[in-house]
Amino acid sequence: MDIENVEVEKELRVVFMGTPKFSVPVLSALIDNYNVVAIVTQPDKIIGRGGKVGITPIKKLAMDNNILCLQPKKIKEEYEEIIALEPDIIITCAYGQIIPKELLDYPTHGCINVHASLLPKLRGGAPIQRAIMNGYKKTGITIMFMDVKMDSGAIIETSEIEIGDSESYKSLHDRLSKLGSELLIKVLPDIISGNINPKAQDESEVTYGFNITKEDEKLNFSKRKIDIYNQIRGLDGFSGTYAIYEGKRLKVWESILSDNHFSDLLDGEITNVYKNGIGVKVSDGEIILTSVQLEGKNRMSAIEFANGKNLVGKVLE
RNA sequence: CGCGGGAUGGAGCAGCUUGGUAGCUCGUUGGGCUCAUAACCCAAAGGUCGUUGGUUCAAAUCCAGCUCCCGCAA
Repeated sequence: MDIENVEVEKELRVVFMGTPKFSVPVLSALIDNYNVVAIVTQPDKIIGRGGKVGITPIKKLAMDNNILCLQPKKIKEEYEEIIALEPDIIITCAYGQIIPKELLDYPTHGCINVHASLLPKLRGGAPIQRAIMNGYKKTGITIMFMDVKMDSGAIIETSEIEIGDSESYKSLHDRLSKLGSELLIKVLPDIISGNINPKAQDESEVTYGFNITKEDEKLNFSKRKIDIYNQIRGLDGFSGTYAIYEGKRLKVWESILSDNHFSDLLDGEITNVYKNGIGVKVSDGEIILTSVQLEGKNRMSAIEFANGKNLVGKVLE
């Protein structure tokens, strides 16, 4: 790109919309390269114990850079302020609300979204977790135009990434977050100059990756070990998974697969305390829990948890 | 003032109700056994019991304040 183009991009009025940690590298890259006039993020809400108010990671970054923060409760009804900022382009990344058509239509260069999956696969709020939980071998980033339906707009650019066999949410999240910011910065000049060829999504290929619910966090030891394993690593670094131990919630953060088989035990029964963790019988064999956390306690290795307890034969629900 | 659990050698815990000798499972160190071992046996080191004050002849234990950690809910 030549000097003139750089100047044009510096003048462009960019509004960024995002909320969680995932979108922080994206905003950070935008601040470094463009004129971000405001950010839009979810309202502050009560978070943590004792009713303290928390601010979103995006708001924190914006305040550190003295950028205007808007936090509409319902953007569907409160978008006028954003239009008043006269944005030339709006970039969103994990904002958390559906943007109304009136706002989508305003910016000259459109509304661009950074999504953490290879659309049309895994539309929705938890594509990273769902990719691992579904046992996918690859996922990626999609840069796309936004449409009124969630994650349904035309695709501008994608970038694939391999998912490691034992990779957890935390690791994949960080890699995708970085990839998303890089890909966006790479394609933005073309978007602004109109040098792109967006392709509509194939509706017959659509799948969804909806937000994680309580039910998604609960372990079910009558499932196959590979599904349980994927569930655990898919939520490690996010909400975590849990089982019930003696009436208390036992979070399970990490596990490894085992080749052992047991025919005479109940699903969820503890088979053994090994050097690397606690063995639990599942429908098609055994899974070894390696990192757990009991209600009210810190996260600890399964070995530490087993210390002083006679766990073999106890059943996890 | 959202609900609740917790702080005891390096780690994880018991002991507290009914005050009076610091306990368990590990780890560490040394020794033994063994072809060998992350297994087994023996021994040792290591703790102002979160902090401040109160009650008491005596407090890990009872009472009050403070600090920090965590689960749930949102």
